[in-house]
Parts: sequence; structure tokens; C-alpha cells
Amino acid sequence: MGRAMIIRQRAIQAEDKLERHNAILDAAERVLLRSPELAANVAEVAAEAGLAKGTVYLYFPGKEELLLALHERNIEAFFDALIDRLDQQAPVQVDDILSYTHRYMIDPPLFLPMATRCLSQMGQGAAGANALAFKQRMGERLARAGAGLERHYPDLPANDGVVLLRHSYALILGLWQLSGAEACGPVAAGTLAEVPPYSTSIDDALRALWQGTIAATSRSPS
Amino acid sequence: MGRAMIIRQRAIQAEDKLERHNAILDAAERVLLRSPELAANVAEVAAEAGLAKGTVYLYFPGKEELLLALHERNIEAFFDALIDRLDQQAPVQVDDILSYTHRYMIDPPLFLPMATRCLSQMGQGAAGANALAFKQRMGERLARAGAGLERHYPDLPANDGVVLLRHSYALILGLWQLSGAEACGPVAAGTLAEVPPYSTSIDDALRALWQGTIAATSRSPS
Amino acid sequence: MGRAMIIRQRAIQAEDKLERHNAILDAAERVLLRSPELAANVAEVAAEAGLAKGTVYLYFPGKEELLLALHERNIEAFFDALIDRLDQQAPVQVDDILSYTHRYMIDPPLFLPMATRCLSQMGQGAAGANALAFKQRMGERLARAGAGLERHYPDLPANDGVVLLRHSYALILGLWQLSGAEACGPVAAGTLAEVPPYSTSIDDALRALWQGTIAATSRSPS
Amino acid sequence: MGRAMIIRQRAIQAEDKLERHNAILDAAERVLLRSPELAANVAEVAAEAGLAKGTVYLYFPGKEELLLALHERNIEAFFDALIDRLDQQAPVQVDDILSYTHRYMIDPPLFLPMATRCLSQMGQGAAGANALAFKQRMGERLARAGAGLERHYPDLPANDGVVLLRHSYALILGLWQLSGAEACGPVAAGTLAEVPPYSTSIDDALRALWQGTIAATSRSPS
DNA sequence: CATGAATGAGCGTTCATTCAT
DNA sequence: AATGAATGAACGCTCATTCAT
Repeated sequence: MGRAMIIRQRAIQAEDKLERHNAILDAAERVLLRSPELAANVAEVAAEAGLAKGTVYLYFPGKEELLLALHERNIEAFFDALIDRLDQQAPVQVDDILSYTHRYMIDPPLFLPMATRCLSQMGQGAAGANALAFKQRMGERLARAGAGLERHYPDLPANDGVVLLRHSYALILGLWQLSGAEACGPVAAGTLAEVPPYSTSIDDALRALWQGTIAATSRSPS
Repeated sequence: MGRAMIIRQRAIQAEDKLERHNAILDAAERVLLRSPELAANVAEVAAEAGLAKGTVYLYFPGKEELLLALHERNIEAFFDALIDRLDQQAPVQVDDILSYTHRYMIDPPLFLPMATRCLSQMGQGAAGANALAFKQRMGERLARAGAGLERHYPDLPANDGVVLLRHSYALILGLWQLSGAEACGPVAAGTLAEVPPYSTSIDDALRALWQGTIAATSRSPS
Repeated sequence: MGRAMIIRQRAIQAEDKLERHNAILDAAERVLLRSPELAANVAEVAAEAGLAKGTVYLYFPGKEELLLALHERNIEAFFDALIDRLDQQAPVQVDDILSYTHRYMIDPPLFLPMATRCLSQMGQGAAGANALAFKQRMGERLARAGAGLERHYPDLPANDGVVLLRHSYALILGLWQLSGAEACGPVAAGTLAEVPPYSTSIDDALRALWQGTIAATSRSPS
Repeated sequence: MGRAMIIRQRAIQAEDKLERHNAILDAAERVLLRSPELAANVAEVAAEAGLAKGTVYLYFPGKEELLLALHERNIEAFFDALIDRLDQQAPVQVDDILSYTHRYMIDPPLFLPMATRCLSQMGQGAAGANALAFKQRMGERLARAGAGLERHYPDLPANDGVVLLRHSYALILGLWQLSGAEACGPVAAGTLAEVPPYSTSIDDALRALWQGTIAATSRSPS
């Protein structure tokens, strides 16, 4: 202590490096948020972090990786909270899941846009080694969360916890995109004006998905 | 006949213009399909259509709008088929919907990628007037399809046909993105290797969503 | 005439295009000459030519090709003059060759530096298609000049005209590099101060090379 | 012995410093050789030498100087061998010179490329003090070799030994550049295909140059 | 002496769009 | 209507060098 939050001019200790790593991610987040199209170029991120452009490249192999790391940090936060909750005994209701979803994915303005962006990137065969590792890590978390889910819903066949989470994520993601597009301007009255807002819609949709999934599995064995 | 497929040097008649309009969309589709990253630049599209770059701008306000128009053409095909089917008396099963979904959205290699792309674009407050009109038109079709659905599923409360279709589309879209990213490289065994392929996954997910939606609504009034 | 040297705003005719092509080369030459290290970046060349950066790329595939084209223009001038002279009846003395060499290669401040630069580039397996074509064209001119030389020096065995020219060029090039390095600063008296200036040295060297070559061949048959 | 090849952690003795100096040059050579374009950046050289980047700068003022030092080491080897031979009584034939040339300059893959590179550098008014010293040292060796040559060829006027060596070096250098460029890709048959390979060409050229030089001088006094 | 974190200048290229012809 | 020449903004990345530790 004494320095704590102060990053020395040079990050020599591994601890300081990690701090700087995160400082860059923070800067990227701020820049992204500030930009209307959620765009960020490396120069701006560096400036926001109070660093030179080249320094960013000491901490990230490239721009894409930086963005992916930022997204991963956000995903981690979600999964950590979720897994933590699933590890507890208290029964988990759909609403609990919804709550986490809102807090970590829907309410933060960057989560879903970053998700789409990173997913597109990876879908185009991008950054091999790096993307692989990312997927690996996400896969592990997903598996743990899925297992936790199955513990709370014994009717779910093995592996269906993961599947349900995947489907849920997909639904959230897709619905966000649709909503984003719809929100881009006012639609003449009488057509789609009645579409419920994303926030409500997503809850209904997820409830339906979960109900359909759990009902189906709990009934089929009978 | 006599000219049929021959496009005049100059499109003077409205009919000729439409033909050229479509020829450009066809060209764009071919270019997109040919490119591994589904990228297309205006020059290439123009060349593929046998036109000069500037000419493309006589038919479309810009590149985004061209791409949006292409996507709309694909969406139209889907909706036309779906609405047509819903207008018939024969009962509509979930599998019927799945069938249309596969034929028009999942199997064609351009539909989903274009959807994500256009949606992102619109989500960023793009091309005002044009996007508005697009949404308007899509809204109308969606409303008709939703109404048709409600006709076949009387338990669905008013407006829930549209909602179910939206949710379904979101699910398809989101799942496609997840699948695309997952497919970008082999993941070490034992983690996500068991994830079912997109094609299977999407069917299960949609069935669950539909079942959850319809069961919920049909029960709630009771 | 009437416009002659005036390049319209847009070069539509092939003739105008050629003019602009050359105008860009001229600009590049000026920029190169102005820079102490004979460096030129595309932006500067474009500005000097009164064009936008992108326009340069309408006339040249890239920077390297532009530079190569500039060099080729200079080589052409040399070869055209030389071949023209060799095609005449009047006997060609070594001094005639020296004269051409001075006028086209040694005196112009850009010829030799550009030569080294382009040669290095090509030596590193650069710009395939383009470099090939360049070599092809140079090869043809060289062959014609070599043949002309053999006509004037009947004792030269077939093909030795080309060889002698190659050797001469190499000597000029190498000597220029040595001289350039030596000239980069004053050397303490008493060591190499007595080295004759490039201009003299090159003449002596070439005379020796030619004499050695021609004497050898004219004697060997005897 | 006992430590011999082991370089202390810290080079304190002058002897250790020299060792490290050479170790860096060795590393640079290895890196250069390994790279297809004969490029080397300081970081890589340092790593190859098992040192930190900054340490390299304790032994060399900069990258250029490092490269120059490496080149000088190679030149030294050549001159040492040559001067040693010239100091002996046994008559020196052109072929002897050729032999040294091949062994020290032509066969090693780094000599000529480094020569061009260093010469260009110096030709552009680079690194004053350092380049000066380099030239000084080279001048001395050249003077000694030139004098040795004059001893074996008494007909050579004073100073012409140096001149002949300079010319020879120029010829070798220039021819190597031409050859390098020519080798960068196949030329269509019938044009330059008959160009002899560098190795042969250089021998012929040097013989012609020497013959022309020596014949001229031996005859002129008569 | 040694380290390696930080710096920041430098640059070629693409491509959507415009507009003179 | 059609053309295609011209535009110019936008940007990631490398790497020699410095200097705090």
C-alpha cells in the first residue's frame, strides 16, 4: 500500500503489469462507450489510457485481441456470478437467471454489442490461437454453469444444462439485435409500435424457452 | 420476348430499370458468395453486373442500401412462402415452420450473415429514411404472418403470433452466430465437443421455444 | 494543340492518361531529388503532382512499381540513345560509350541510386509480375545494344556484346557505391585522399575493362 | 580456460567485453542468415545473443553500427588473408586473387548483401564518426594490399594497386547486384537466358579488368 | 553493468462516393 | 442514363532507441 492504485511509470512486477493490462481494457471500454458507433482505434485507446500506441502492443498482440479480452472480462463476470449462485443450495428459479442476465449482459451497454462483434470475427476464421484459447476458457465456464444448472433441475438430461444456456444466450443475442435495429428510428404508428421493449420481451422469451425445455424433458421420460 | 434477358444499353422504361435493379442484386449475391469473408466492394459488384461503378449509384443510394435490398429480397421470399402457407386451411405444425426456416433462412449461405450485418448496421442508427422503409415493409409482413399464425393457434393471444415469430427469428440468428464462432476451429476434446451441430440444435431450440410459448398461453386462460 | 501541356481535370483519353502517368513520374523525381536521403512517400509524390493520394494508385499498382517505372524511364533514355548510335555506321569508340554513360547514368543524380534501390528490391524476390516484365524489357534492349556492339567490334564473339555491357554496368554501379560511401565525409589526410574522383575513376576502369575484354577476344582466335 | 566459452554475467574485464561484443556480432550473423530477406531487428539479435535489448546498446551505438561492425569483421578476414598472401614471395596470379575473392566475398552469403547495405548507408551521409573510422581502417588495409599488389606487378604505377583493387571490388559488387535481380524469377527464353551465372561471370569480368589494367600500364611506358 | 518497459514517428493501401464528361 | 477518373479519410503495426529501475 502507499501506491495501491498508482501505476508506476513502468510496470515491472507481474502485479503492475496486470493492473496496466486492465487499465488498457478500461480505457478501451471508455472509448467504445463514448463513440456512437462503438468503434475504437488503437491510438485513441492508448491516449485514453495515457500510454503510447506502441505500449498497447506490449500488452495485446493486436486490436482484435484487445477487444476480445475486454469482452472476455465481461463474460467472466457474468459466469463467475452465475456459477457462484448455482453452487449454492438455494433453489434457482428462472427469475434468478433472468436477474443475472439483466445485471451482467443486458443492462451493461457494451456486453451484447461486443458479443456480436467478437462472434462475427471468430465466425470468419480470425485470430487462430487466440480465439481458440478464448473458446476453450468459455467452454469450461459454460460446462460448469451447465452442470450447476442440471444439479438444480434434475429432470434435465445430462448435457442439457449447457444446451439450455446456449439457447438462452442465442435468444438474448438475437433479440438484442432485432431490438437494436427496431429502435433505430420511429416506426409509423400502427405497424410494429406494439412490439414490447427489449427488456420485457427478453424475459418472456427466455421464460418460454426454459419452460418449453424443462417441460419437454420432464415429461418425455414419463 | 425477343429481348427477354437482354438489358438495353440504357434502361429507360420503368420495367428495364427494375430489371437492372435486380441484375445488380444478382451480381452482388454472386460476388458475396464468391468471397470467403462474404465481403463485396462496389467496384466488384458493378463489374460483375457488367456496369460501371457509377451506374450502381443510379440504382441504389449507397452500398449499405444495396446490401439491405438484397437481404430484403431474401426475407421477402421467406415471408411470401410462409404467409402463403399460413393462408391455407391445412393445420400448420411446428415442423412446417421449421421446414420453411431451413429452406429459406438456414440452408442459403447468405441469409443469416446478411441478417446480422444489416441488423448491426441499422442498430447503429444508420441510413435513416431507407432503413425506416425497410422496417415498415418487414413489419407489415411480420404482422400478416403473425396474424396467420394466430389463426392456426387460437390459444395464442392477439399479437403473440408476431412475438413468437420475433423470438424464433432471434433464436435462429443468435444460434447461428454462436455456431459460426464455435466452428472456427477445433476445440480440445472434453469441453464443448459435444455441442450438437447448428442444424440439429436449432430445431430443438425452436421446438422448445414454441412449446413453451404455446403451452403457457393455452394454459394460462384456464 | 491549344491544350497541349494542360492536363484536363480528368484524363479520359489514353493520351491524357499517359501524360498523367508521366506527370506522376516527374513529381516522384522531383520529390526524390529534394529529399536528402532520396526517399519519397506516396503522399508527397501525389501532392507534388497536384493529385490525391488515391489517384496515384490508378496509375501505378503500388509505390515500388512507381519507382521502378521511374527508373525504367531513365534506363530507356540511355538505351535508346545508345542503340541509336550503335545503329549508325560511324565507328564507335570506347569514348563514345563513356560519353553516353556520363550523360545518362553518371551525371543525372538519380540514375545510379535508383538502380541500386531497384536492384535490391528485385534481388529480394519482390513484385513478381511487374519485375518480370521490367526484366524482360530491359533484356530486350540489352540484347539489341549488345548486338550493335558486336557489329562494331567484329572480334567480339557472339553474345559477348551483352556480356561486356553487363560488366560495364556492374562496374559503374559498384564504383558509384564505393565513391558514394567514400564521399560521405572527409578522410584524414594520407590514407585514401589520393583516390581519384568517381568521374575519372570510372573512365579508367571502363577503359581497362573494355581493353581487357576486346584484347582478350581479338587475340585468342589468333 | 575453465571458463573459456562462458561469458560472465557481467563483463567487467576488457577481455570479457570484447567477447561479448563478438558474441553479439555472431548472434547478428545467425539472425541475418536465418531471415530470408536478410533482415534483423535489434530485439531478435539480443535474444539470439541471450541478452536484453538494452545491453546491445552498451556495446554498439546503434543498429547501423552493429551491422557495420559485422561487415567490417568479414572484410577484415578477407584483407588479412589477402595481405598475408601478398606479403609472401611466391608470385601472385590473378587466379590467386580470384580464389580469395570467392572464399571470402562471393561464397559467404552475407558479404555482398551486407556490403551493399553498408555502402548505401554510408552513401547517405550516415553515422559520421563511426563511418569515418570504418573508412579509415579500410583505407589502411586497402593501401597495404594495394602496395603488396604493386610489389608483385612492378609495371603497375604507384597507387594503381589500390585502384585496381577498388575497381575489382566495384565489379564484384555491381555484378552481384545484377545477378541477384536477374535471379529473382525466370525470364522467357530467348532474351537473357544465355547470361552466364554469377560465379562464372565474375571470373571472366575480373580477368578482363586485370588484363586491361596491367596490359595498359605495362605498355604505356614503353 | 544489465534489463526490458515505454515510446512514437512513420506509411502504404483500400474503397465508398462524387461528378465531369 | 452511363461512365469511370478522382478523391481523401481512415488506421494498424513495427521497431530503433531511451531510460527508469
